[in-house]
Parts: sequence; structure tokens; C-alpha cells
Amino acid sequence: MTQQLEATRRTPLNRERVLRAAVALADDVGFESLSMRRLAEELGVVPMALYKHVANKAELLDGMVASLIGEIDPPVPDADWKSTVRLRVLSARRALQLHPWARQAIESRTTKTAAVLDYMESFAGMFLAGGFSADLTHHVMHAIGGRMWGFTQELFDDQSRPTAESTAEAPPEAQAAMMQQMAERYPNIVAIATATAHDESSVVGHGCDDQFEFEFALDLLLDGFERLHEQGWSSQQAKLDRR
Amino acid sequence: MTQQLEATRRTPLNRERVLRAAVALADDVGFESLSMRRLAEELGVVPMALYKHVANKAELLDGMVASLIGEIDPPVPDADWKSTVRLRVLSARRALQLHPWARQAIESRTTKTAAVLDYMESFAGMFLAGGFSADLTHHVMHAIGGRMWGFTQELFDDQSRPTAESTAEAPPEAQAAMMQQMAERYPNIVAIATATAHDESSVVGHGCDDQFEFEFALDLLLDGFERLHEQGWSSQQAKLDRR
DNA sequence: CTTGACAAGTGTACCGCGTACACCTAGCGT
DNA sequence: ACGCTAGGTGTACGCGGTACACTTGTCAAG
Repeated sequence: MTQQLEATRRTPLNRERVLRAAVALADDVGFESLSMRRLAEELGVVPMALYKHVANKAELLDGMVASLIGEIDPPVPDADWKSTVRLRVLSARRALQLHPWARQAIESRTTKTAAVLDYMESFAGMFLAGGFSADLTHHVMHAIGGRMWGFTQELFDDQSRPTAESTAEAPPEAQAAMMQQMAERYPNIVAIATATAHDESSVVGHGCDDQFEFEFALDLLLDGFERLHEQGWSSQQAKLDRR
Repeated sequence: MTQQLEATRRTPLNRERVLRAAVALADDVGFESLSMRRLAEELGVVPMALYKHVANKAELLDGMVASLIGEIDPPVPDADWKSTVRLRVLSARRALQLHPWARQAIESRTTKTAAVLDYMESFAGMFLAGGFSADLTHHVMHAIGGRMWGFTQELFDDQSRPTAESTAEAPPEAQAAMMQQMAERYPNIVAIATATAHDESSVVGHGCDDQFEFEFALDLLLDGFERLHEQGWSSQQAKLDRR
């Protein structure tokens, strides 16, 4: 019987296991469906039991983010700053893509945990090690903003056609009419959306290579940083120049 | 008596008034405290009454965002694309700063309403009118991403010192010790934080000129766009060059 | 003037959420 | 044998969005 008990309640559930389960659950059901109650259920335990291992939901999320940061590759040693940063960001992006909840989790949390600070610290270090002034590094960190996490607020995210649901169950041919309307009301959007349409699929925002878009913006920023760095940019000088 | 009734329940509450009240309430109490119940109370009405004017909370938020977009200046006519875009973004930023809830509202909504599409449409139009190819415009729109709304995910937002609350009620001199610790654990962060410290105030992230940071990144992107445009950049060529 | 349709507002209720608080219980060191 | 403590439980509260059935005030057609 003692054995049976051991069989059913195995390890006595620690913070580690709670976090792992939370990550797995969020991977499965998404950020907005991750609740303390559901997580408890998943662990075969009553909701309040979780509070013996995390202070509250906010701390749970912080822990999840921390574990995600652990999945980001450390900076490669002995490379120039630019490729170091680039690789690191792309690694972060990979981690984020494995855990779609992470973006919302990061955005929802305002206070910075040690794990986040560590990441930022090492991130800033890449620029400083590359010879950037602290001044320039400061602004560069701001500029790269959310992108250091490997995400941007995607414009044409998901399948966000204007009338969302209509696409699924729209009368077979009526789509064409709708697209006609689109083209009239949103000529520019249609123009730029179809400019880079590799596959034939429908209307706006499809056949859009997210990875390419991401790297496009990233490299634009990195090139900009490089240029400023070479020019010996300083914020004081910039403020003087501005007037 | 009829008069009294008229006095108490004035206009019969329409969508317009609901949205205005919602915006005002959110301005006051913040995004996370904006609830249907509270909004109803504010309007002297029972919660369910709101559902006669908005389908649900999501639609309410969409409406609020739409009204906010209405506050953004239209593109100035007869100017070069760069200053047109710049001014527009800074106008959006101003609107966003008047309504701190807006960032979260925008981020929370995924489906694009007509108002949002209109804004993006006119935004894309600024580049196209400036002679940008549809191709380049497409990628540029992605790159400018969230910034077209006038916000970035701020790194050193709020007063997010690592131990948040500790700052307020910390033993008077212990702050110095903590800062010492900070400097040891986060030398880079401290370095870049203090690099641009105009005022004397404490530790990380203070005396940081948000507006400057924003314009720094914005201009970096705009300069990048300009360079690509002048070079006749195309995504196909870029993809070829990459290998 | 009556009627009855319709739009606006109400009341009640349900479910899910985070979590406070008091309680139980197993295992351990004394 | 005893009591402490860590881990798990049960109950309950307040808040959130909103479904559904209802009343009521207004106004046009008969």
C-alpha cells in the first residue's frame, strides 16, 4: 500500500516540476488558456498546492520566462560583435518560436527578474566587447528593443484577414468579390502584399517569409549600429546636430 | 416626473458614448482595470446594457483603438516621404502617450479592424508615394513594425528596478550596498545606464530620455530605408546576395 | 386611442479565474 | 512518544465576461 502511494504520488512536486509542466501546458494550449487550475489538474493536484512552490501566477510566468532564457544559446566566443549579436538574436528567436506563449509572457511581465537582467547584461556585453561606447550601447539596446528577444509585433500575423472567419466558410466564389473590394479600399496593402507572393495562395499576408522579414529588420539595425560606431557617434553630438 | 426621468437618464446611451466612456475610464484606471462591469457602473447602467451597443469586450477594445487612431494626424501633404513618415509616427506616439492603455489594447487584439487596416493602408501609401517599390515597402512595413504605432517595448520601462518594492522602503543606506552588488553582478548594465545619466537620481534606468531613444531607433530605420531605396534594393537580389 | 413591435435597459445566473485561510497528514529529529 | 514542518487539501470569496429571459419606454400603424 505504501508502495501504491509512492506509485501514485511519486516525487513530491517541486518548483522545477511545476515550471516544466507549466511550460509544457502553455506549449500545448497557449498562453491565455494557461491557468493555475488547469496546471494543477495536469499535475494531478489541487490548485492551491501550486502555491507551495510559486508565490503566485506572476512568479510562475517569471519562472517560465527564465527557463526559456535558458534555452537561448550563449554568445559564441571569439567572433566579431556583429555576428555574435546576430547569432544570439536568431537563437532567441528559435527559442521563442518553440514556445509561442513566450512573447505574451514577456510582454505581460514588467518587473525584471534576475534571469532577464542576466540576459540583458550579457547582451550589452556583446556590444561593449565589440568596442562600443557605453553611450552608444545604451541607445542601441533601446533600439533593438523587443527584437533582442527574437520577436517583433508581426503586422500580418496569423491568418488575420480582415473578416477573419469569413475566409473559412465564405461562399465559394464570393472570395473573389471580396478581394475586389479589398483592392479598391486597400490598394496599397494589396500591392505590397502581392509584391512578394511566392505561392499562389489567397489574398493578403500569405506567402510572407517571416524569417526573412525578421532578418531584414535586424540587419538594417545592425548595419545602422555599425555605421554609427565607425563614426564615433555620441548622444551628445547627436543632440547638438539635431538642432 | 417624466422630466426627472429625462434628467437622470438623458441620452439613451449609444455606441459612441460607450466608447468615449471606455476611453476615459481606461485613461483613468488603466488597461487591466477596465472591465465591462466597471464601465457600466461609470455609465450608471447595468453591465449587460453595454452588450446592446458592443458585441463583447473584444469589440469594445477594437472600438477604442479605432477612436485612438482617429487622434493620429493625417499625413502632411507635399512633403518628402521621410519627414511625412517621421511626423506621422511621432504623432501616433503622442496619441499613445495620452492613452497609456493603448499599447496593451493594440497588442491584445490580433484581428485587424477596418480602422487599423485604414491606418496601415495610408502608412504604406506614404512609402509608395515616395517612390518605393511595393517590394521594398512590404519589408519596410515589417521592419518598422510596432514602431509605426509610436511605441516600442521599452527595456527600462517604469521604475523596474530589479527588486521593485525594495527601493521604496529600503533601509536608508542599504541602497548603496545594493548598488554595489548591482555593479558587481551587472557591470555592463550599470555602465550603459549611467553613461547617459543626466540627473543624479538613483541606479539603473533613470534619467533616460524616452523620446530620444524612440527617435534614435526610428531615424536609424528611416536612414536604412533611404539607403536601400537609393540603391534600388529588391528582396530577390537580397536573397541572392545572402548566400 | 389602442395595439403591438422593437430597441434599450434589467436581473439573475453560470462558469472560470486567482488566491486567502484554515485544515489535515506524513515523516522526521528530538 | 511528541510535536514541528513541508506538502497537499477543501472551502470560500470576489471579480471577470456574458447567456438568457424579462420589463419598459417609444412610436407607428390600425
